[in-house]
Amino acid sequence: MMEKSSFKYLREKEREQRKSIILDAAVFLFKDKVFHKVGMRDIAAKAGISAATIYRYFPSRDDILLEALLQDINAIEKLLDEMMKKETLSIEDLAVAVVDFFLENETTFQMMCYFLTSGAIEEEAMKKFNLIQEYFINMFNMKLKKITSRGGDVFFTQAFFASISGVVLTFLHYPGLSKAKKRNYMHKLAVAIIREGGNLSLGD
Amino acid sequence: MMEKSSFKYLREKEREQRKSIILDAAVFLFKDKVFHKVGMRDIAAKAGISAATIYRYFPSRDDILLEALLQDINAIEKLLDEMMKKETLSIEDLAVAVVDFFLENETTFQMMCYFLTSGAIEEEAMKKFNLIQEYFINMFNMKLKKITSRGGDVFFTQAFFASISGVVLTFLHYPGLSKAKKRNYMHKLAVAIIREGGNLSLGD
DNA sequence: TGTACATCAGTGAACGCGCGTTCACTGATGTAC
DNA sequence: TGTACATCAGTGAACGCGCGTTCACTGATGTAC
Repeated sequence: MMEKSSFKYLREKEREQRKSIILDAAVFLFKDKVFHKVGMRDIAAKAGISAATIYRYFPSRDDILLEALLQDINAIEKLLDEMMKKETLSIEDLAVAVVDFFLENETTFQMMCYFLTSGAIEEEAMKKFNLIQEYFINMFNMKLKKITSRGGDVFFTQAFFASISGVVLTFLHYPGLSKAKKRNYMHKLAVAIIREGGNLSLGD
Repeated sequence: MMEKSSFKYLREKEREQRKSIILDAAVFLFKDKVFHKVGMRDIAAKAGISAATIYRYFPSRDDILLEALLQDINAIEKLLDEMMKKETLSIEDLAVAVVDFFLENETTFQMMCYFLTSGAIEEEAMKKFNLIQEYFINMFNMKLKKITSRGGDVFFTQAFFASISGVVLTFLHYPGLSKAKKRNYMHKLAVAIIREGGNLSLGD
């Protein structure tokens, strides 16, 4: 026989599942549209509920964006784990994989830029983003640790991430190039910067 | 005695000056506020006119943003010219100067990110932005040509710019650091990436 | 078994605000004859 | 010199739209005794 606590647990789990449906709807819409243009009503419609209901699960729109971002980061993590299982990776392979991920999930990159640059958000959301950012860098750091002697050095990891971000930022919509060429160009640049920067040192 | 064409010329010049007043007002407001939050009415109020009048001089809000961006780029250009007159510069000095410029003109950087990432703008505005971007890279390329043997290579210039952008993007609002520390950190990172990446090559 | 109450998902409608942009109009100045 | 017309800066008011969020409410389900 089930105890009361089990009932409660089940209800909480169901609640989480409903929350997931909303989040999935949002993520689905982000695949086709700039996130600026995906509103609460759109998400609600996709999830098959009313907009008001969303607020039973998420405190604000920014919160949904952040959860979507977190989910994407988990996806990257999984992807990298898979890659590292199968073969031995170079740091360049890692760079290429991350570039590709951003290209296939453009909205993820856009949201990242949005939260990284915009200083004018609710404090609550900002805190959450900072946690996500920290998690992201740490995750990267772990991965790098496994495949290069320089891994585990946060300074190096941040340089790695900054380089990739900069390259994607600069060439995402670079005019006059086909998608394939842009991708190729980003790969070359990211790899070049990272390979040559491989023996970065703090100096000081 | 003045000819009719002179009258016309003068009128056009006056018109340009009035246009400048509007643009200056916008740029002034961008110093204190995120550009998302500066509206046409704000700019009009600062310029001492009505919002409707702005549309006699600029076709759209995006156009104002782009002109402001262009003005900022000209400011960077002037700054670099001044620096290069006085002393001989290393490529690291250049990197530091650009980082500092972005830090002192945060909105410039935000706008740049906005136009670089957002794919959903009017075609007209996008074209204008692409021209600006091209101008920017070329300008950089010229400067780099003068101070390093690797200058003049567009690939290198783009890597240079991407690195700096990435570093600024990553650390602009990095949590838990004072402004001075963030600045210092960005300098170190930018310099490290660029110095080590100094002998980038296309490979292929 | 039945009754009173609590909890919570879900909702339609509206709030409240902001924004970029357009319109119809005034008034000043220049132009043509 | 005077008159009719053209040009253009400038404006207050409104258009039109969208959006995040809140409110008061319904209805289903669980809980206590």
